[in-house]
Amino acid sequence: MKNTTKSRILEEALVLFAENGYRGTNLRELAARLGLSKSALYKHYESKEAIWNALIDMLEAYYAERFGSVDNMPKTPESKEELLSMTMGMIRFTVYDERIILTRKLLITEQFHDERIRRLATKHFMEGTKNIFAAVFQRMMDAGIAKQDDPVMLAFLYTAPVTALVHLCDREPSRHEEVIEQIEVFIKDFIRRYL
Amino acid sequence: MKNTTKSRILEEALVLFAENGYRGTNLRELAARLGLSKSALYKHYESKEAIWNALIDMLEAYYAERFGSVDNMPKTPESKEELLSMTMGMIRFTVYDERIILTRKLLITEQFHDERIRRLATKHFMEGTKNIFAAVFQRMMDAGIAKQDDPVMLAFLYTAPVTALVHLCDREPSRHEEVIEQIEVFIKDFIRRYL
DNA sequence: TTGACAAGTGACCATTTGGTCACTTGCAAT
DNA sequence: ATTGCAAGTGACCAAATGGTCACTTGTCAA
Repeated sequence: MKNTTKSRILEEALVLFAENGYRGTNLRELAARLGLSKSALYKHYESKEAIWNALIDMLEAYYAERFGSVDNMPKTPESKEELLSMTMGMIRFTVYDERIILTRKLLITEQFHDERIRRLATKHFMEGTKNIFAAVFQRMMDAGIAKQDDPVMLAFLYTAPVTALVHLCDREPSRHEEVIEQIEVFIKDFIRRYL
Repeated sequence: MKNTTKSRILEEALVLFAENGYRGTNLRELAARLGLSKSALYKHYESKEAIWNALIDMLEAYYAERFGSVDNMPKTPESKEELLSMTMGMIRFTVYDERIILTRKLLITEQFHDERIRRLATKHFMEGTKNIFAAVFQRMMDAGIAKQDDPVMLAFLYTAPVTALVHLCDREPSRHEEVIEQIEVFIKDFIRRYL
């Protein structure tokens, strides 16, 4: 991102809002972390709520880019092994990248307090990922790499357990490795059963 | 529950903590909802944190009873149809009961702010439910109702998608019926594929 | 009847927090 | 050099909030 004060505020706001929630975040600490005085924040955003809304704008843009267009879908795996390695690559990234972890925490903890967050959560944790993999499986079936089946149901059977384990990673960071192992076991099992 | 003031406080605290979070809850509103003055609360609990801790004690007791002992497991279904109807019964209850909805919301939104809540969340959303159904499937296999398979993996494949859909219900109450329909479709699909 | 005590009240306090404002500072354009 | 302005500061304000305390009330045992 641009290194302007305005965007630095959003980056730091993500950290605080994700860790302490909207109500648990106070502008003095946010300012202090940026080496600013609280009143400086008001030169860039007119209120705490405005910071919050701008942050959600940013997250919405990110998710639109990630889930919105067919172009940004993962390339179709050309074998079952490639589906495994591709998915594991995505998972490892998503589970270790600090910014993405914080984003998920924000979606989780604020989903009942903000309408736009609620929509993002559904898109990210359910429909979005499911649709992506429905398309992937459809292509794999067309290419004869996977058995014929209902691609949407298959995508759901694939993404729901993985998402559950990613949540587990967020909740219990100390079990990261063990859980990633579980994800790999699950995917191999899935491939054996369905593809 | 006993209708003492002390337990009424906890019941109302569950509502407020679940809807507004720990930090977003204030004792004046809690007291007002109970028709009490704020200082009366302090006759029963020594601080806001004490109310919080007592509430978690209550939830822990509830989950220990529900997931803790083999006795409280659902009775083993005697046919595949009975597995479907039993599960749907559980789901319908869990998805419509206001108190349970609030409890899930609390687990979800406060899981990163409190260690005991974090543990409860893992137990409730992952290990607990999984273990219950692992036992159910094991018994069904022993009874020859289900094909031989790894009961733990099967339980995971069963509970993770259902749990994801229950979360969706919590997030989008207006889609309740549609989502419950999805759960039923999923379970029928699951039974056809595995059992 | 009285004394003791749990339960409840309302006024009060200190702290936290979002927000405002008059003022300074550094830099870029003329 | 001067002017204009975005960026930043620190003091201040009002509201909200957790917590305390002296006082009242209703009930039950002796």
